[in-house]
Amino acid sequence: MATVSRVVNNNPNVKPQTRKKVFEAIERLGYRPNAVARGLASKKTTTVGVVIPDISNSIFSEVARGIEDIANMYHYNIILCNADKKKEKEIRVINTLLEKQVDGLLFMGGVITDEHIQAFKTSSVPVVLCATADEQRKIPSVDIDHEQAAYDAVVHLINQGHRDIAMISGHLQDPANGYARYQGYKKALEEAGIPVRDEYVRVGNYRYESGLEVTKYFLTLDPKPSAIFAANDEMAIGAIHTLQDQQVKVPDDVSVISVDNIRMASMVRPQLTTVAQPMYDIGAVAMRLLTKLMNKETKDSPELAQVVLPHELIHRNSVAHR
Amino acid sequence: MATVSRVVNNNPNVKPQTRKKVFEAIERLGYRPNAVARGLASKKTTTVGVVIPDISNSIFSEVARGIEDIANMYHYNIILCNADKKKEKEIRVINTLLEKQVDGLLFMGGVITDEHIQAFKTSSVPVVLCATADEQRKIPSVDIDHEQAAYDAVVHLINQGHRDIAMISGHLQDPANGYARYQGYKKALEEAGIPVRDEYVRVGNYRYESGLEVTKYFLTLDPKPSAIFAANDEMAIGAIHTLQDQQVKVPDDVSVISVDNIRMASMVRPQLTTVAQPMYDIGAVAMRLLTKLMNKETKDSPELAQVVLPHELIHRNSVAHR
DNA sequence: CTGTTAGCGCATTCAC
DNA sequence: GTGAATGCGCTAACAG
Repeated sequence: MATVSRVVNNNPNVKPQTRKKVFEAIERLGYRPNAVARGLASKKTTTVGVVIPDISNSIFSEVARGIEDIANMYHYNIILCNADKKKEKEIRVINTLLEKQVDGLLFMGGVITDEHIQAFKTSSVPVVLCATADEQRKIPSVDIDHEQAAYDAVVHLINQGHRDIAMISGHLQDPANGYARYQGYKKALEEAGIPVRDEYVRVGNYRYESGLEVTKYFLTLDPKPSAIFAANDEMAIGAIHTLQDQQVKVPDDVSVISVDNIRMASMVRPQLTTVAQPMYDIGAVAMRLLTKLMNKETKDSPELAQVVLPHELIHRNSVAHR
Repeated sequence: MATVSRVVNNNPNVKPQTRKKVFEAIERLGYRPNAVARGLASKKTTTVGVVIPDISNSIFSEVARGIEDIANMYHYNIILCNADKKKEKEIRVINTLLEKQVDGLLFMGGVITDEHIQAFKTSSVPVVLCATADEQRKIPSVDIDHEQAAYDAVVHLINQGHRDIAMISGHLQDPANGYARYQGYKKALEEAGIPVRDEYVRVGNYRYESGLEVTKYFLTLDPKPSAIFAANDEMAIGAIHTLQDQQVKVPDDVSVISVDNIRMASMVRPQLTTVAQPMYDIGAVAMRLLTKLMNKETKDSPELAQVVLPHELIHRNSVAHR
């Protein structure tokens, strides 16, 4: 019995001949190792938990794919839980995941509250935040610099001669996609000496439809903005369509730019100029970091396990010189 | 100890007062039940395995969300594995999933070979196919009628007066999205007495780019097709863009129709007329069916557990009367 | 209603 | 290099 355990686990202390016999028996009997029993005995399940806002959202499903690919590479499986950025649900799934004895946790969500931190603390396994970070930067995370990304987008607009720049923002309570991107917008304007006007900023819910709506409102303004910065691509595409539906030419009359670079960004006409966020890489790098943490390979303090991936402005056809 | 087990499992045979004391102790000690040990003892893990071609593909991530929502409702978790429709990988993950003692298996993939059937047979837990079916219809499945969906799309084109109808197909080895949809196309033409012309059928790989390419080829034909039926939305959107880029008006000059109804279908101009496939529902219904199978609630023979969900033609703006 | 007992299928000592 | 014993943390009889 112990010998079987050894061959199944590739322990070298087995005579090749014995090993062969065991494999034959395994084959003949159709024996399949029981990973649950193994998990109980070894205290390792080779599975990691993934908390995600919504797997049907292309942004997150990209991250998930990055996670799964690397997990697979290191022979981990993932348990996937949608939590819709709802605090209650997030805390709940963190706990079930921990009960299932996952070897590590990857967390994507909305605001990271003290309750979250508390839940992570009761965990004996490492946690990595994906595409978010806690305010105190105490928990390992991998993300982009959202403020800088937004800043870069708006500066591009300014460099093209735009001054009347409206923003379709996310909720300001949302740290990464909401607040940080708004801050980047504000900073870019201020540095250029352009006053930020309240009527030029409206919050949407990241969906196409809200881009549609907010842009209708912008069109009632006087002066109309000559450029729109959307907090994400979906709303930007909504903006483009409202504009086109009202015979406003993009980018000739109004320019549109955003952040994300979802697949769809290059599948609309005009193709969307946007700041690309490397979603797949965020997932992949986060999972890789987690494997290191699980193996205690890294002696880095958590403060050092804050990786910020580069973003990149993708020039396409939705921005024109004014 | 047994009493603790009882309260944790909500067994009614516990005096309320004792129950309360146990809960207090749990709270005080920060006790967290170990689901792995529980799984070993009870032979149930309350987790199901999901093998999926590619979670970053919006079609499948929709299904996944349907699965997870219902799973969650019945207190199951899901282990997600991408298998890219590769047979080797599919067989491999089925086996790891089974090793992990999942209580059931949801399978989405490409062709179902005898090896697949064999792998399912060695499983002691129920299996449900999602958005595919085996040829012999021996395994429980939930899907739409792909041939009929394609047929309906093409008939709509014919009813609008089109006769020169080209098709951007999928691989004919792919049973559901490829072969069946091509059969539907053929059947519709034949019933209308329209010869099917080889040069009007080209296979793509379901991606936007291949819709782009194939359509360029169609435009070199004489006579040019007056309508294009694409096996999926992404290729249809590619078709629209090639058409527009070459100054061919959609739908005035050429109509475009397809199958799927991804989110993007209503986010392009003109909005895409397409046969909607209820992806979320397919996932949800499949998971629900699986719960029944896992509880042996259903005395149905496997032959009866073949659910075919309705599809629906969504009229938007990419098809015009000829 | 509660406590005792015996596994669940493995990994991991420890002997040999 | 191999086999025998112990226990991982829990559920499921069983007895009281």
